[in-house]
Amino acid sequence: MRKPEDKACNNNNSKVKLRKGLWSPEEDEKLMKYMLSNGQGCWTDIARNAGLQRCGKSCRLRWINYLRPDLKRGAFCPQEEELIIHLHSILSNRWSQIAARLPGRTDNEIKNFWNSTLKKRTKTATTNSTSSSLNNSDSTPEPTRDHVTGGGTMFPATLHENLDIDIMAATSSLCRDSSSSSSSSTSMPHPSMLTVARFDPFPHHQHNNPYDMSGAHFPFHGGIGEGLYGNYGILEHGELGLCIEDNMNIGNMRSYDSCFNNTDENQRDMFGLEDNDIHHWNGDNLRMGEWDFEGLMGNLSPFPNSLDFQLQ
DNA sequence: AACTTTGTCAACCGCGAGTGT
DNA sequence: GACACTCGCGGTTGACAAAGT
Repeated sequence: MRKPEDKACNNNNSKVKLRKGLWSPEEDEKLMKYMLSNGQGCWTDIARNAGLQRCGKSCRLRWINYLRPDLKRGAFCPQEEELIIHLHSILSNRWSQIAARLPGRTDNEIKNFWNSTLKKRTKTATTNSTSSSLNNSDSTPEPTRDHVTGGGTMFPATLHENLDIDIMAATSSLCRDSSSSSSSSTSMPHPSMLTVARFDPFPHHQHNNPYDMSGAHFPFHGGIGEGLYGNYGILEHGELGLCIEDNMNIGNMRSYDSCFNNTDENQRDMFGLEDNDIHHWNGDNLRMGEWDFEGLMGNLSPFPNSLDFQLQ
């Protein structure tokens, strides 16, 4: 059973009993009208001024998850599914951050979709591929939270946790900043603005695994609101790299062993990178803590809008 | 047809962070 | 610093519908 009303929804300066539960069409209409004519503000005031016997929190939720005009309706398309899986492998349950990269979708929607559909699907895929290729433990954990062994390489368990930084958010910001000053959103951006923050939790096998993003296109193009299916290039297995803006030095980051390796010479040339910009090391000793975040943050400073980095 | 199980989704809940007084 | 308030997030719940028995 649910507990008594949330204190935030039980405004003590109001004696009116606040409604809970499903929203009626009339309530929706009131809120919609108010929001369209007055815009967003203090939700408590909105609830009151719109004549709703709801707490502000409830109004906010209703607006964000249901009434907002820019919401996309209907089922998730395969590209969205793939993107959710991909983003979840990096961001874990940071639904709001995942949602920010899926225009028109809400965190709640994505969370529900993950919990009801994708979770099982990916788990099944993991179970199948794991049982067929590995003599592993009987647990079939989610790839975001576990070490995956194979071919003698152990990949760090949880990229996002070890990084403690929202690379994807930074990516969006940087791309947004760049695109805002670029003349065309469809042209190939300068390669050095390319940002990659992905990893393949199954670096040496399981190619039909949904997490296997090998060969996937970089999902960055213009940041929030412009879709995320830009085609900036293709990486090979197990790559992890980060290149930020023209005037930023990739030397702030250290790359996973195959990133811009010799076979990627063309790619490196395209990015205008020098050998000493890139630090290689053996994947065996990979430690995310070796990323130089101070330097990165320092380099980010010219971009005031890039502060949706989340250091935690 | 009646009942049970399972899946989906809207909404609630509690918490932490931020802000103003 | 303490307090009140708001906002946003992620986990969880419960209502409902569909599928299964």
